[in-house]
Amino acid sequence: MKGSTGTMLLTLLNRQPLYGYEMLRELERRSEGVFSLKEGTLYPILHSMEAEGWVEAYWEAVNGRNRKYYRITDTGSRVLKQKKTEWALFRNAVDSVIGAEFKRQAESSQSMGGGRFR
Amino acid sequence: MKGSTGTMLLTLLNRQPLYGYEMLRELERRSEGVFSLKEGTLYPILHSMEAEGWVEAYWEAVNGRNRKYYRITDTGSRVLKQKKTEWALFRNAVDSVIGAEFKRQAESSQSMGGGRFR
DNA sequence: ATGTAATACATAGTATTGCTATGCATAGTA
DNA sequence: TACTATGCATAGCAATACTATGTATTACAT
Repeated sequence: MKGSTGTMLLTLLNRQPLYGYEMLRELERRSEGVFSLKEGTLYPILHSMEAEGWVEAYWEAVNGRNRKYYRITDTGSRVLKQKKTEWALFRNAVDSVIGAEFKRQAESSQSMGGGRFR
Repeated sequence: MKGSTGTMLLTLLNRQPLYGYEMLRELERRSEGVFSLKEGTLYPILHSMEAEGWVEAYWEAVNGRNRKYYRITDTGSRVLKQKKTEWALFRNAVDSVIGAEFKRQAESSQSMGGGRFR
């Protein structure tokens, strides 16, 4: 794990509000088991993102359990966009250096950054 | 920068022995300016890689300057291979989670050493 | 009913990683 | 002569994530 955890969590929250425990399972599912965060990793991150104003928390009782949901803020959305751009830059730079055996091909989906990496 | 520095440095050394200062410039060149390590970042990494037995150092005087060259060891080569696999796994997992706008496509070239990547 | 697993949030302590700042020393150049 | 580039090195700090632990409730199996 190397620092893109925040980006991934913001991405999840960008779709819909989630509570902590749910994020753990969702992240593990989407990464096909590669990322299995522990609570001790997740919660401090959520707290600091809340302190930064990237997410907002609210409590909700569901099925007799208290859950602390997090929703992304406008600031958080802007940060996410920036972080995605940074990730793409970082990833492509690493691949350039180590000579990745996979090539990237531009796709027609939404534009994140400059998007003419190869 | 988050932890793949060692992988990138080992990759450079896997092609040929280099001295520290040279690695800084080579890394910057290959990453097109994205990675511009400082000496304070590089040398501790080299020392620890040497302590791990992944690289060997030897002094050589060139053009009236003393340079400390590093060459990769057999152990280092094995570690590099493993680290490259881990990087690919990590990178693809992050992309899966954040929904990268680039798709990966299998390439026919070899992974180590040869395959030039632009 | 009782024990265990799963759910759910939280903090303390530690390890790793990388950066900034600084130091020393030599060679080339303006 | 002064400044820049080259070349190696360490100390101190900041960020990040992991391990370990604590608390509490709910679900389920024995």
